[in-house]
Amino acid sequence: MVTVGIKEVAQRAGVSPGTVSNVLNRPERVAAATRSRVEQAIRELGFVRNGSAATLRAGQSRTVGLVVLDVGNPFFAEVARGVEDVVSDRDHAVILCNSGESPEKESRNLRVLAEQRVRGVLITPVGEDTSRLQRLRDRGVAVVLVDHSASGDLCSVAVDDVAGGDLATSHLISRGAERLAFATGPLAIRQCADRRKGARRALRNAGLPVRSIEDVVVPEMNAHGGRLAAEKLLAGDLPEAVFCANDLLALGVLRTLLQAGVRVPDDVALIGYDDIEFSSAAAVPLSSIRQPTYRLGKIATELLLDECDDPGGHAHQQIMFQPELVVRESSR
Amino acid sequence: MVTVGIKEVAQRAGVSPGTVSNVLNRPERVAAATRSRVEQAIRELGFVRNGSAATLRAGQSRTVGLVVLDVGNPFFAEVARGVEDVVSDRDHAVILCNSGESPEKESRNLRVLAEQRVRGVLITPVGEDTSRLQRLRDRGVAVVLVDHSASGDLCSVAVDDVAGGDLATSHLISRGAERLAFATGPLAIRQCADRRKGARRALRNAGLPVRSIEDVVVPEMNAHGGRLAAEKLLAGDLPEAVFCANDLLALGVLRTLLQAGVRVPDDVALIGYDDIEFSSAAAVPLSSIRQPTYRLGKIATELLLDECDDPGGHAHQQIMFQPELVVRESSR
DNA sequence: CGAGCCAATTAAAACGTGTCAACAACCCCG
DNA sequence: CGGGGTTGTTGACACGTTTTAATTGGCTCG
Repeated sequence: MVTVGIKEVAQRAGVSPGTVSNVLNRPERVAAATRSRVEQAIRELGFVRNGSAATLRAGQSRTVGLVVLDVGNPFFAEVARGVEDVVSDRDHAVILCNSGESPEKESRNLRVLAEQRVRGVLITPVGEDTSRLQRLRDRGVAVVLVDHSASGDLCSVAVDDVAGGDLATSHLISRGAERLAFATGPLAIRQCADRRKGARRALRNAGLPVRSIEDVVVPEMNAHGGRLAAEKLLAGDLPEAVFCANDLLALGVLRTLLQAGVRVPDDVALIGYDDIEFSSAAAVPLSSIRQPTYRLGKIATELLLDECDDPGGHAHQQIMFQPELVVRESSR
Repeated sequence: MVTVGIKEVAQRAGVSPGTVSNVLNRPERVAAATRSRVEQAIRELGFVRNGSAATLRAGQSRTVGLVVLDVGNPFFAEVARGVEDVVSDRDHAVILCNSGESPEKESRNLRVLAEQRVRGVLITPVGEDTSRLQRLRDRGVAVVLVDHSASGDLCSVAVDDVAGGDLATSHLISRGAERLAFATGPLAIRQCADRRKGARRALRNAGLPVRSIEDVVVPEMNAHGGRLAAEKLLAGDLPEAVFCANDLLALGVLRTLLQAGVRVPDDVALIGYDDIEFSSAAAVPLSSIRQPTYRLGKIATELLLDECDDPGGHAHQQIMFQPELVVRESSR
């Protein structure tokens, strides 16, 4: 491994290392002739700037961290795409971390990111405890919450999950449903708790008792979790409508119900959440709550980089999008 | 931004910086009493090791790069999950890059990764040209190809796409189809070209002329591309069966055909590729070619880290998995 | 009691870049 | 021809860690 550094380049081009550095970072300050001489030397030697040295010197790197609950979930994959697009435009890189909904993994990830001296962190936090994030921020790392609203001292980009839960449930009620189920992941996950809250608000507004909706909690928010939830439902009296905390769950539920001979939406109406690409192509096209997923990632990243570029003049913003009801066959 | 370094910790614990470093990296070399004193100082000051400095000193970081064609594709999301799991076990981090099938973006990404002094790079290359990768490797960065086979001087983990194309097409032929279509992304993408090659092999083996299959090339390998492909098909004589180069295409095709009133599989049989989770939940459950996606990411990463840990004794391996036919409603 | 050894600790020298004050060369204009 | 301004270049230091060889002090054994 031959390590060609700025010095070798300088020597070859017959200039000082400082000039090479200038060519790299402020090309306008160096005369055209010298510049092209240096550039040629760079090409000939195959020189690549050592990012760690630059980071060490500068105190921060050209990377941002992205911590999501599950890359396998198309929702987060889409967020990641938004992040990656912006970051790559600005010549930065993304360090992707999966917390898998575990606070320990989240902590570990944050430590690694802090060690890497990332400029900022985009995170969908696992729990409600933002103290670790505060400490990060105090250490000079910008933090933007994604799909989770913050309380004034942090930036956040989120979608109103209570409104979404209300939207979904009101829709089911307007269709005549009076006995509902809410299939969800652990209620410790804020998204789940909020959507549930919205569902209950919808019930109250419709004059229905809160016990009209039954919570079906499963450990994982994916298709397998959906299967489990459906099995629980099938073991009792089937509700008239099921609201699922995300589309992955809903697809699992749908499939299991169909296999058991239940007709959707005639026997049971179904609605999911996130409106991932595949929901519209499902066996019974799935109603869902649409979120501006790609924009979530994009805007969060812009906020983050703006905060990085001007830490003083930056005012924390809490952006809240409104979700949108998409009605398809599964609840028509 | 207060930067608390190893020196402050040393001062507070009443030891030298070297000892603090030892506590961090070889705890067994330092006496229990001093160690705990240092550890306490670390906790009290909230010290986090500066990774860039460590990287600068060591010459390489504790990160690996992952360059994929599209994070939005569940196939790659699943690969990423496999990578992330292994890497995080070994206390490393992943830098995720999207090449979006563009050689320019790929180059840019590789430059960033080289600057970051990643230990290794996992990449699904856009084109066939591996010279850039060779240069990377010569510079001391381990390289493992993912979903792309290498030719001896590089590690690779791939799935036999020719066999997969053959499998899919033979299946359609065995069902009685004699006029086929192959919906695909740009044939410059190796996966597409190989699957096409497999399809043609199947035709030959069945004694059918090569012109029995019509290529329908679209620019993007996602649901939108699938819609385009289906529209092209609908504009002419419908084939008896369509083989799609991936499931996203197939889902787009399926949806568009159904909307146009075409019955699947009665009018047109359909098979996809990748067997992503959603294929089984589609309007008409999709036949597909299954690949060991998660294992692809996992094994590639293990190979990569092994190469990093023992660059001398490492023999390059080309691992090739065999794909598997999954028959569902869409081609039954 | 001293030589020799071991364990624990330290001081100092890298790693490769960015920055900044200082300097050189040149030009313009009085 | 000289003073002052401008443009381009330089040299040296700092960033925070790891590592190596050197040092200290305590202990054993002859």
